[in-house]
Amino acid sequence: MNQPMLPGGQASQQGPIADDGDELHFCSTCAFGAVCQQYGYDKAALNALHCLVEHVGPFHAGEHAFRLNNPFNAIFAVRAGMAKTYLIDERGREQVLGFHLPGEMVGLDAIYPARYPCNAVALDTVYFCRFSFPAMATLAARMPDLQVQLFRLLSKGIGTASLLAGDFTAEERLAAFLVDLADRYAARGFSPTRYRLSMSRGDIANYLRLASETVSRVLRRFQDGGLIAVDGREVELQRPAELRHVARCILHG
Amino acid sequence: MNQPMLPGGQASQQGPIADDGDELHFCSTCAFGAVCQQYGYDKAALNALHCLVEHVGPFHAGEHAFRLNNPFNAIFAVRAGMAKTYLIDERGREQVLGFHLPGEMVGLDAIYPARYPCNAVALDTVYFCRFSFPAMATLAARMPDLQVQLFRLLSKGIGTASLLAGDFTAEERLAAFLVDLADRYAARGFSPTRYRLSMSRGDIANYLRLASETVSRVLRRFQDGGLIAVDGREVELQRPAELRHVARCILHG
DNA sequence: CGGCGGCTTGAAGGACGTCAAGATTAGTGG
DNA sequence: CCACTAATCTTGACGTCCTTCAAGCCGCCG
Repeated sequence: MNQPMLPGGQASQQGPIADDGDELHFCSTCAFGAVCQQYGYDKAALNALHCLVEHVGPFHAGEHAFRLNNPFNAIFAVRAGMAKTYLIDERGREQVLGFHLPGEMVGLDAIYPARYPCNAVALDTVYFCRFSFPAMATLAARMPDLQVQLFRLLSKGIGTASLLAGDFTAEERLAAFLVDLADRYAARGFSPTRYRLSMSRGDIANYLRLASETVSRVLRRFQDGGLIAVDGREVELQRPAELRHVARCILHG
Repeated sequence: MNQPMLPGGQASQQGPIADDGDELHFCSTCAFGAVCQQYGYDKAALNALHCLVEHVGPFHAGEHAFRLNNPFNAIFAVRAGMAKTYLIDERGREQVLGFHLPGEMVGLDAIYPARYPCNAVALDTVYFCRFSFPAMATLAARMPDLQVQLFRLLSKGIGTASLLAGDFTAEERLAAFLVDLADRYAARGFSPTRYRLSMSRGDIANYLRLASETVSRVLRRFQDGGLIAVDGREVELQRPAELRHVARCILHG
């Protein structure tokens, strides 16, 4: 599973890259791939779906895919790189809402208000698939399985707040964060024990509602305990089972 | 807006009651009412929709509408009373996920896993509308507006974790909690300044991830400050604007 | 009336945040 | 390739908010 380092310090920043789709196939990591592969839609249906999809990017670190209150018309799937969604509160302080890996959707929460309820920024070099939502909804009315897939995607998004929800200790939060990332990478076929944290400690801390100092301290404690190995932003889970045990009440109960 | 107390101590526990629908109308507070009223579906469509709906209840305080891992086949709308969703974590400790008022939907997060991801219990006497989801999805394929409404409902559920998400003080959390309840009651046509907390202090504390002692103390501080008046579980927001100001960074920034 | 659960109030302890300083890395231009 | 600067990260000391523990109070129901 250990992906060989890409040549050049720059390129290694890119992280895992999902394979691209073509005229007849979605990217293998894509949330919508299953709709076609599983139910055997014919070429016409495939083409109809592909007409909705537009590859956009690259977005370089710091560039935005969309911003708060931009009118909503498309949902995005991360094709490569890592994106961050966030808000700025009344006091001008950033609030990190989530990190988005290859194969994951962004913008589902924009459907109801018809505006993006947050900002989406690239943390490294990011490519998206852009799905026109109006077109997709129209198509869903004719493709029951696509509709089901959309319902599932949306429903899945509802339950996903657990990392922040509880009154958990810093260790539990960080353990859960690391294991959650590992699981999400694993689900997309990447190494579940070794990956790059594209976001800063500050972003992690902000997301977990901790101080960045606390993140540093806990990472050190984990490293001293032999649970993980940290080298800058590279992480290796050395005893994933124990880490998962620390996080068990978040991950969930 | 002050609803006269219903006769008898028991009945007053009931709280606001949404008006019932009939053959041709949904309950006025129902999330799906707008689909029909707004777009003028014909009688056949209305009948089709009404076939999906089943009135269930009463559930008395402590009775469950569904439990964790029950197979999913319906979403619920609260018709009257208040319901609570919760989980029991590894350590056997309860985790309150939310409180559900008349007109609000429960169970949307069960679509993806096809099982209810939590328990739903009545806090007082609760009546539900039960919508068969498979039938509803089928119908949605033929009724674009219903599909849109479902997408919106689901999307709306995604963003709704803010009360717990931030690193807020106990005062901010409780202020936000009170104002949020007021807004939700107001949206359904009930008094926005006077309502009953059907849940215990312990439930509130658990939901906000505080100790119940802290909830007591903050409520007292609010009362001493003249922001609210508390009498047991009855609450009156006396200076809603100031309360909203305390909660401004949650409600949202 | 008496018991029990929920609620309130007080005192002490702990986990995390804040403040501050130093170490490491990344980025830039010579 | 190296030097310089800025940003990020780490580590320590101290303060604070909330929890925990404990006791007393109130309302409800038998």
